[in-house]
Amino acid sequence: MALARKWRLPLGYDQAMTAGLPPTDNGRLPLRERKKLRMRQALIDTALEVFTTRGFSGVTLDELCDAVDVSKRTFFRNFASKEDVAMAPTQDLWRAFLDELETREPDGRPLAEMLQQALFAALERMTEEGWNRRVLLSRRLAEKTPSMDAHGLRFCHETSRTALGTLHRRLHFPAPDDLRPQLALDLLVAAFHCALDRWTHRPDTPTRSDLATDMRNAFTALPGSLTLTVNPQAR
Amino acid sequence: MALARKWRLPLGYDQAMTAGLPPTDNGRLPLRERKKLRMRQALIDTALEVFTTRGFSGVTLDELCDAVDVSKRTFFRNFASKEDVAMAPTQDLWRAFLDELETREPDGRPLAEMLQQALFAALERMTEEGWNRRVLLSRRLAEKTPSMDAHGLRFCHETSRTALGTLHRRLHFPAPDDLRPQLALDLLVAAFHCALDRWTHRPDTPTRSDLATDMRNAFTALPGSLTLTVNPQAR
DNA sequence: CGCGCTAATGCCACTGAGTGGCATAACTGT
DNA sequence: ACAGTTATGCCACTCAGTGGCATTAGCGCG
Repeated sequence: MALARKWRLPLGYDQAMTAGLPPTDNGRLPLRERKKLRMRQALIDTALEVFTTRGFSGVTLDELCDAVDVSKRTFFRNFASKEDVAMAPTQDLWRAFLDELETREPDGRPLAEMLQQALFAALERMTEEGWNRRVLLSRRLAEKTPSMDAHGLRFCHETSRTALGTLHRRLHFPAPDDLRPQLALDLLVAAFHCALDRWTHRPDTPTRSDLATDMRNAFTALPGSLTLTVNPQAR
Repeated sequence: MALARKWRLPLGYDQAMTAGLPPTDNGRLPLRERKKLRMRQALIDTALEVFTTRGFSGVTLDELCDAVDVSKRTFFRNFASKEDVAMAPTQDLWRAFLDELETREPDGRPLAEMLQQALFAALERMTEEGWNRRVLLSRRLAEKTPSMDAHGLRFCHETSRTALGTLHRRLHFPAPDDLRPQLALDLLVAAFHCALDRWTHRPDTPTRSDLATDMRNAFTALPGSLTLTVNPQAR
């Protein structure tokens, strides 16, 4: 068998990839599950690596699958699309965010602030070795790859809709058709993307706390974006 | 030849589809151009019709092309993808918006307001017969079709980046890396999508001025989305 | 320790989107 | 009417994504 080199791949795959979902000690998961996680992580890491060097469209799925010794059929049981595998790191963050929303209690402060803190908390959870590196590769890739960007945007949009459902379920707003909660979520997403953009263009390999900084900056810039004026004679 | 029924299709195709781009009197365009526009419009209309009745994935491109008597090769010279043809109506609006941005002068009022007015002006330009019906079909379709939604989101994102470039070129902001202009654009897009959502779910066939109303509502809800608070004992 | 049970995997064939190349037809201006 | 340009049609091809079915591998139980 080719089992010898099957798992000899860039990073360590024994850590969790479940991000912040069930905070289970996956070291004690059934063997079958751990294998699945290893394979999933292997696919993600090799995808990021090979897409980065040869371009997203420069690599066929067959090639990727060959590199990880997985059948294409199995690939599609783990990822929805070719784009999906390369967007996994960011998706982990948003899943953690949704999870945070489930447990947080309102404290009388603005909803927008609560959402921002949930996102910070989600970021804190991304403790896997090399998570920031993966996100970085993923984002830099997405910038050059329209279809990846599109899938990423849709995922965020979908997530914000799910989050909206959670908000309505947990804290009952007086008016069920109030636009503001939805807008608050969209603003959060917009600011986050802004921050992510900046972070992605930092030199070298920025850290997770760099991202937190960029997020803080974007969040504080948010109110000013509605009031910013340009004086007519500026031209 | 099948030329007899070639253009016998749902709507009138002699009107412009150039939305708000060059405000040319396309009644006096060269014959070749008018034919192209007719074909383009025929593809859009039949696509919307047939996607609506049989579902986006229930229709192959070959079928669509057959219905309009166009080769698949030609289809792809006019549209970037299968999704693209069904998203054309909304794209016209954003192109008109970009065009508005090119000519508008700052008047000392907030940038966000200026952007909103540019979008209103763009909406005013969408005077084609049945534009609202097309947007409606397009949006209702996008709701059920993830890939369409994704392409739509990406197009908006791309447009807002282009707009950002225009802003920086025409009105020189003091700080070139100020996040606020970018955020202002993203908020505009978010509010617009919010409005479009509401509009799409109105009963019957809402009008263009209904959309303007929904947009106004979304824009005015924008500031409140940052300050909205939930009281802790609301649960 | 071995033996079914279940669920994931691999394999194969197939659909359909999207592309490149090249010959042909259709409009253009003179 | 004629030459020049430009879009179109056709053909063959790649590759993402899917369904069905046989095979394998981890799991639990005696």
